[in-house]
Amino acid sequence: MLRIYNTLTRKTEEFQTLEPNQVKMYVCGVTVYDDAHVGHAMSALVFDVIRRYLEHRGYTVRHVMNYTDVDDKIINRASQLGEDPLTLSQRYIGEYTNELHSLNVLPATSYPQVSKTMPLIIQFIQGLVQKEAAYAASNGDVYFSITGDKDYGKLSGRKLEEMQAGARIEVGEAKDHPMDFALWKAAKPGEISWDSPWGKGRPGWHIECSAMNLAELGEQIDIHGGGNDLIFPHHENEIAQTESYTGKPFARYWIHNGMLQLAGEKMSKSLGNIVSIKDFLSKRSADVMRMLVLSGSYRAPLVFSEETQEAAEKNVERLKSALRPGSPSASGVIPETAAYLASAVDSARSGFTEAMDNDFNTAGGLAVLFELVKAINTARDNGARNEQLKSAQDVFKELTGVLGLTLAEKKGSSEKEAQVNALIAERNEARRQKQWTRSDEIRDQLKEMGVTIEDTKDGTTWRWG
RNA sequence: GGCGUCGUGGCCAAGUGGUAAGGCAAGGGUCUGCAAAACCCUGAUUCACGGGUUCAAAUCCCGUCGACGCCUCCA
Repeated sequence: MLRIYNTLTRKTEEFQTLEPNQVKMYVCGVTVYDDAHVGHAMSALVFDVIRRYLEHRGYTVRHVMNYTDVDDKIINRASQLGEDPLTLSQRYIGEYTNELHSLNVLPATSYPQVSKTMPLIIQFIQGLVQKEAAYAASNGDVYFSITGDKDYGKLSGRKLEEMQAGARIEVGEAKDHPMDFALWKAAKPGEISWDSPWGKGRPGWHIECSAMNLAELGEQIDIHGGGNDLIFPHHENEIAQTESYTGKPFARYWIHNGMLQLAGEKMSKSLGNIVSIKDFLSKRSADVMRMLVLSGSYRAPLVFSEETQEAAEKNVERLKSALRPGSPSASGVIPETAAYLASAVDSARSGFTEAMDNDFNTAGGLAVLFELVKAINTARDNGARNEQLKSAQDVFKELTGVLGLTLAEKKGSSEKEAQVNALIAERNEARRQKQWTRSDEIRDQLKEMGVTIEDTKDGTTWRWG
């Protein structure tokens, strides 16, 4: 039985879908105006693992991830660069798409964009105005009226009277209540805009997700996700809009990932402490990024430091060790060892599911997999042949695959590989003649090339890294 | 100030009532010409601190201290 922590109820609840075996999941994507950073990667990876696990559990998942391609920051950036805002955002969408692919994130079912949802957004706002949940102000903006929404604040646990928003009203705004938020913003001169019943303008930030949700998944969905910095005001406002519009409960489960932290602080563009996905992937593998995320609870802050990255890299190497083949000269294992391995496989399978069923406890699932690594390696050390390892390795690959790990070996060019093989041949000749100094020289040379070698009784093996 | 999450060995981290998973790092050992890898062994009498409930608490309750997030754009 899968249980999920629901931000809305602050409880871990049994997961029940609206329709049998179908999951409708909407995850807030990014605002595309700059390079995405590893914090964005964390969020994408968290929901990728959730999606993979749901599919592993037999659900069909419709996974929608939106792009915010119309927004103040995009407009500012574009005007700085003298570029069309939608051209700019489209370029970053292309880059982010590639980065997600590099991170082995499964493609979503669809990727709606604000700029392509305009008629529905306007229709949505009109509906809210008709229901008197929203009002057009004198300045051409349209605001959502918070006071008419009796359960406003239920997601973030806030009460209207506790929110000190009075000081935040900017000059020029024409709100009835300080906490009212914009559904439609009147265009400033020269700004990109769309025609609407309230004049030229563009949508506010929150309405887009309500509208795209409705367009892609319907009035009610199973899972709505995003970073926990979106709980208020973004998701709170989404609930307010959608439920006012449809009159039905919106999302059954609200799932929020914790923030990635650099030196004890949240990584964010406004703080300027950014490590971009691009930078990360130029130094370390996608598996390492994923391992960092899998190592802890998705809801907790993620410590992103040299030390944790190094440990994650070692963890990935350790997992890979389970996939190494048995020795060609292996004699085979005794029945007791074979039975031990078989039971290790069984407990890995059940332990993995048990951990993951508990609110996607990936750290617990990983611990189970490390136990399986040990069992496989022990069997190999005790003389298991490839066919004796295979079924255990197959299960191991299946489960690491559910977490989205590739465990792929690094690759070099074929000419480099030829060079490496030549050096190893030379070294083995030196070793045969017990010329240890020469042989160690060659090993050092290979190390500098990024090659690690291992001498076994069946010969010398090597790998990049 | 308000709302929320959290504080577990050197580091990361699971466990949320039944007597502390796992990984990294460290030390010792097996193997090896030496390494590397793998394997074996060693480590929290204790879970921020102080009270309380219970036969039993890292886990529940109260208080204190501390960290982080949100309350303004944010994954």
